[in-house]
Amino acid sequence: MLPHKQIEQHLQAAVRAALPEADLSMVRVRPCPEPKFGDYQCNALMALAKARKTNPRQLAGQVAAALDVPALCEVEIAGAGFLNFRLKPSSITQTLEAAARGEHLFFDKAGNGVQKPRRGVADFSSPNVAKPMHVGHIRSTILGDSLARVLRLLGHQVVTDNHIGDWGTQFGMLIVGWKRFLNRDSLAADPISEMERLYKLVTRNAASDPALLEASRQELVKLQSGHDENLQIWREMIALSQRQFDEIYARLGVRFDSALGESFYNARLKSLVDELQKLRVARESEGAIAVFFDDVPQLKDHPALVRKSDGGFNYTTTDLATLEYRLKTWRPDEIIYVTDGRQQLHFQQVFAAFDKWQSCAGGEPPPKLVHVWFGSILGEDGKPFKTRGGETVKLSDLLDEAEERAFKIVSEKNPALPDGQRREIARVIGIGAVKYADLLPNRQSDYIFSWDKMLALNGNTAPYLQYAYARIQSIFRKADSCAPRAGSAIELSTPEELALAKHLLNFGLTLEAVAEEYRPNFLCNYLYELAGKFTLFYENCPVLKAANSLRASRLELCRLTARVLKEGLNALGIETIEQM
RNA sequence: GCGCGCGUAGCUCAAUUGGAUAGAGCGUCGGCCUCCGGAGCCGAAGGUUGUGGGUUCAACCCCCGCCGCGCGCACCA
Repeated sequence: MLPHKQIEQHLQAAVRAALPEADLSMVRVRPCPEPKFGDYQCNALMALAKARKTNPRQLAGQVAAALDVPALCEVEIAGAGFLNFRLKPSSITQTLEAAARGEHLFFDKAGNGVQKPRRGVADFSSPNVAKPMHVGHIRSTILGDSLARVLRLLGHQVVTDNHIGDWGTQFGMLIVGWKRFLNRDSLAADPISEMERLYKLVTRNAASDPALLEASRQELVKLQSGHDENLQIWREMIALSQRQFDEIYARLGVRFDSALGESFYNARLKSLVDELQKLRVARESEGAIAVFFDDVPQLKDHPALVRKSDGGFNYTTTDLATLEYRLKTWRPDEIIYVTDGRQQLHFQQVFAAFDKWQSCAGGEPPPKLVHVWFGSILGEDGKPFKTRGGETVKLSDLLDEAEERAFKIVSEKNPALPDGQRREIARVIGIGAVKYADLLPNRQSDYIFSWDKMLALNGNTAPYLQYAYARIQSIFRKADSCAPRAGSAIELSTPEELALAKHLLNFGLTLEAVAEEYRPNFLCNYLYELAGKFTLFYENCPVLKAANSLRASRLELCRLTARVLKEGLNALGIETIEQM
């Protein structure tokens, strides 16, 4: 078990001894903001003392006296009642040596120890059939993928489920366009652009041509009632779109365990609404069927429609059916939805409606439902990110440009490398830069998209982290001939080595924070600090020139840093390269 | 109008959710390669955290009032 967890356990035992009825969940050990205070701290005692109107420093003293951690760390009471812990060098080196032996990488996997693995479903990306994937999809895709990776790394089970937009009124327009205006050559060359052209063409013309609008509606009705030809066209559009999705996901390294379209749930919608009505969860209102939430203050004036007055169903209905399916199929403890912040009200309604439904139907307790929402990507002018022509930016173009820009930089910095290798480096750096730029800001804020910033090779960027990794690999290429065996004793002889070592210990703490708050930016910042501390070590502590045991120890520190960098970047969905 | 969110250095963003002296990068200014990759490092300047009050040992964070911006509010997803 990692030192901070051991401290936390002992601390909780000590608090229980002093205050038997205290809520121990708030008694947590966190890294110190200032190294001078120590390595870890606990500030819960001040809150506990306050609630009991006792003296915080006295309580701290009482707890400290009951605390049994002499082998691990030194304990100090400070300020208003902080408990500070300074790790003993031996507990640091022992932890590093265990990691070097491959016993752990500074985190605990659920299932191995006390924590039970969680079972989760992650809903993200959600592209639409017959439309190009654009920047609007990138944050959902990258955030969702990263969260799934972090949860899995921690030993949890995650089903990634892509809820594809393959059903809806747009197909009336698309089928009319397909039947009347399709250009087969264009379709063969670039199916998405051709379908997009058809859709735009019909939408534009239908505005002034009622007959065309009516034709679209009829094609839609025919599709929905199972008309053969329309079904066939629809399936072809899906297949063509799926090819595009697959290509983009392959470039991004994103994998889905399940990808069911909205159409999959279509057959269930009618009976679902009937059931809701029968259970009196939903009722008729202004010709539509709606779920009202008189008991939920925020939703008092916001009923969720589950059937439109024209008899059609909508997003909410499909989401409820989807929820039901996921519950039955995977029995998850939690389901996360990674979407735009503008859908907050929608998900509040879906979750509340589902709650009502389940409690009336008397099923098992529902899983934890989380809307992991994020802000918008803006252009340099602070307005929604668009191309110069005012179009939405296509994801494939964006990735192309990232790789192209990276290629220019790589060629500039390292012209001697063969072309193929420079391409591969540019791919890893370009894609990594886009992802990292997306994951670094607090997900709830809007952020401004900037090529120069994300591909910058200094600052808090993916290339900076990849560079730190590549430098370490370079050391190993040089050390190879006389490499020591893995598992050498660790000596922390300088402040830089000590700081690096201590930071390595906090990898797991960070991963857990990401999983708890659904915020990969914690991991970005952790890795950036790690790279910074490594660079400081690198500047001040010669590795290959150090003598014998010190050399072996420093090589081991390098190896551990590289492993954490690689594993951490991988959890963000970002690749590393040996040379750049 | 109601609701959600945001406002932090010239710019772009952090701040482990109420903790100790609010941190990075860019930009500006000044330094560092005979040395494991200079795609790097060190230093300096730069802040009344939009604003006015409140809560307490402690507030960027919580509460109330303003100002400004974004988004959402019944049949689009």
